[in-house]
Amino acid sequence: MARVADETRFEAQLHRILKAAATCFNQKGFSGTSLKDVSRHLGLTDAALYYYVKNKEELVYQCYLRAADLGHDAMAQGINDGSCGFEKALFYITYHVEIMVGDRGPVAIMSEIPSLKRAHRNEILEISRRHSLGFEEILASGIADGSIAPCDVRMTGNAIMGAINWIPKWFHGNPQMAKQLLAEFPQILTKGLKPKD
Amino acid sequence: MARVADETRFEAQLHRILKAAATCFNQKGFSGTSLKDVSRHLGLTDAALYYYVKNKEELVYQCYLRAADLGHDAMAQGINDGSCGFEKALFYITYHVEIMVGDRGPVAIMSEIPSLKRAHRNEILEISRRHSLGFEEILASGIADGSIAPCDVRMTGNAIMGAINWIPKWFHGNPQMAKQLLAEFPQILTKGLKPKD
DNA sequence: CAAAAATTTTAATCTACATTAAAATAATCC
DNA sequence: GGATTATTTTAATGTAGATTAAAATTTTTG
Repeated sequence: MARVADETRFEAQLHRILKAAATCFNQKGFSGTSLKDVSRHLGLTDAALYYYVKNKEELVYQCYLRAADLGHDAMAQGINDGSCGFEKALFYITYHVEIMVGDRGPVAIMSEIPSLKRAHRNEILEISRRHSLGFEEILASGIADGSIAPCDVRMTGNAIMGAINWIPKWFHGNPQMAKQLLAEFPQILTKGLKPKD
Repeated sequence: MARVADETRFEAQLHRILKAAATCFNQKGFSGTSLKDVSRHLGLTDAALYYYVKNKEELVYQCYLRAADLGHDAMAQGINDGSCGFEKALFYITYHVEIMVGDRGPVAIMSEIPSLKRAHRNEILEISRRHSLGFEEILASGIADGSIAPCDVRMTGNAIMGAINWIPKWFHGNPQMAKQLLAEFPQILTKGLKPKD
């Protein structure tokens, strides 16, 4: 048997599938992408996908799970690397943008959460909620340490996350634009956070 | 014949349908909402919708057209009411948020542009592009008149528009939240625009 | 109130995918 | 290299939901 090697192979292929699916969903819209579209991206047949996911719903679920994971990684890194609240926020945003425009991406926009089955939907919503809360905590810590001006962390968090999550709507892979995005977006999003000392 | 009266009636009903559709799309996702879902919202039968739109694609198209119109109104108002670039931006954002959380809304998130037929897609994309450009011009005018600190208007515009367009993702009609949103969001989004005089 | 026009429903049809089972191919292991 | 397991394809099937035509109802008008 080829247990270990096969598992690696399997996981690698699943990973490629999820990236292809995210690309399709973001480019062609959810309703506009069939399983055939996704599989064609990889030189596969639509039926082959069923070896990796139970059905289309689970494909979406896994895409979202992957998106959430990447976001979580970015946040963990940001918290780790920043030395004050402001920096943590700045780093997190930078890493998150990096993921969205770099080759770890693309990240699927979560447009179809409502059509996930209950258990999956609840799980994704719970993860999203925790992610938002995590960012709000970063903001709160910045307010506490004086690196961020007092603000409504809920609203501010929603604003910044919205700007990030919207990126796939207008960024379509142009490398020039990717550079610019990375260089400027984090500054733009955090400029309003600074205390007016 | 009942020309004028009938046209009014027809248009009023179409309008209700578009609002119902936008509500469903935002709440249940696009693929999750059938024409029956939309019609049920109004106490109608799915087939009745075909008296108002040619097919589902056109329903989406009209929803997006309506969203674009509302956004355009907000921008025109903002430009008209503000006396400097910064104020124009602030007013526009305020009016746009007002639309999204008030009873003129909801506004459909444009998640399914790619699955529109070519002519409709191009039209919506063109309108969106003009809208973005319009906002960038507001920012540029603010930079010119000194009310806005120099910045990359393209990136900054994308950031702010993203934050606005994302609102339906987390705002689900709570009136308390609507008040808060209206009161705080415009300030949050424009805080980073101010020159540090 | 009766005729005409506008709106909605009932009852089918139609079709694009999603999904599945079985067969075929490719990879791995002893 | 032959056996075993993993992966993919071929070829059907199933189904939800969009769409349509004709009939029924409601609204308007003179």
